[in-house]
Amino acid sequence: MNETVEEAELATSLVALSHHVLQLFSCAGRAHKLTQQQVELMCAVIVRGRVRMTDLGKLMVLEKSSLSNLVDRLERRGLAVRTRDPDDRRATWVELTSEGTELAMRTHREVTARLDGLINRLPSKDQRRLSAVVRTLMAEENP
Amino acid sequence: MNETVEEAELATSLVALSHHVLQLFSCAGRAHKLTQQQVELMCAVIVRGRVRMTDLGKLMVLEKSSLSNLVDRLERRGLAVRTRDPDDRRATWVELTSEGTELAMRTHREVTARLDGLINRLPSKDQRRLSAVVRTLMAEENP
DNA sequence: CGTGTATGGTTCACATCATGAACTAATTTT
DNA sequence: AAAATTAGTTCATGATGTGAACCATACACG
Repeated sequence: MNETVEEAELATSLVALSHHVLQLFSCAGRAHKLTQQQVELMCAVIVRGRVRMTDLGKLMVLEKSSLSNLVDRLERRGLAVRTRDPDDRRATWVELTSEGTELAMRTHREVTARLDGLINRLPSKDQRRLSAVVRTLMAEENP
Repeated sequence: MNETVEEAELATSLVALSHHVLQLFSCAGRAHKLTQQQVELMCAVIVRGRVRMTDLGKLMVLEKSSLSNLVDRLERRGLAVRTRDPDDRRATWVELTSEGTELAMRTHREVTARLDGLINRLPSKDQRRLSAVVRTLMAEENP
């Protein structure tokens, strides 16, 4: 069961596209001395308001210790804060400070703008198709 | 010029897909104690035979110092070697040792297999369409 | 020819990132 | 009440990414 040339080509360009997409986060952060991970975390938080550490870890596919350090660094820079959950006192929520929110909105806007710029190279029929296709590809991953 | 809901959804799932795709490299490497970057580098080299540092840097979007360190670590593990170019004595080529080649083939096979597995969730008509679409999206990036 | 400039890499210092192991504290199970 | 699970932190370690300073080779051109 060998891979066809078409599969190989598609695979290669999918990898290239993936890099390109994720690089948008680094680029958006560079001007503010934020790393890709920091931008991704802040974007993930801002669209949700506040997020539990565990959920954020699953979302970003990070060990809890990695995430803890990541949040540490953002907290040290005054961009995020931790809050204890009164109902489950083991749990902590991550949210953004006002400065963090400001920055997150800016970078989030920049990323989505570039992403939309990319998407809009396609005629809208292809956009809808791509949308369905990507959903199919990701269907079994996030239950 | 606001983004539509459809654009936002597509953007989000594109990011998720990108993560998923690149995670394949980490996964393929884990069993051999190779990191994502190491697997990517080795895959990039093996499909080309040998690569100049500068080209590899452009390919992986890395500063030359980052790349130099990355190659250092692979060389230390006996997986890659540097060769001076006799025609341009400033230039160095990176290639894989036999052990490196062995490992690279294995991980490359694993990544492409999973990628193909992903791709084959789509009917072949959609595969061809996706192929064209991804090429369109990446058209202006690599001249 | 020689002098300047561009190119290709390395080295270094520094901050970030990722992980596993060991640990604490709170919650749930039994 | 004891045991097991869950949520996070801390720590040590190695990998990653960057810019600056640096060296050597190649090239341009007066």
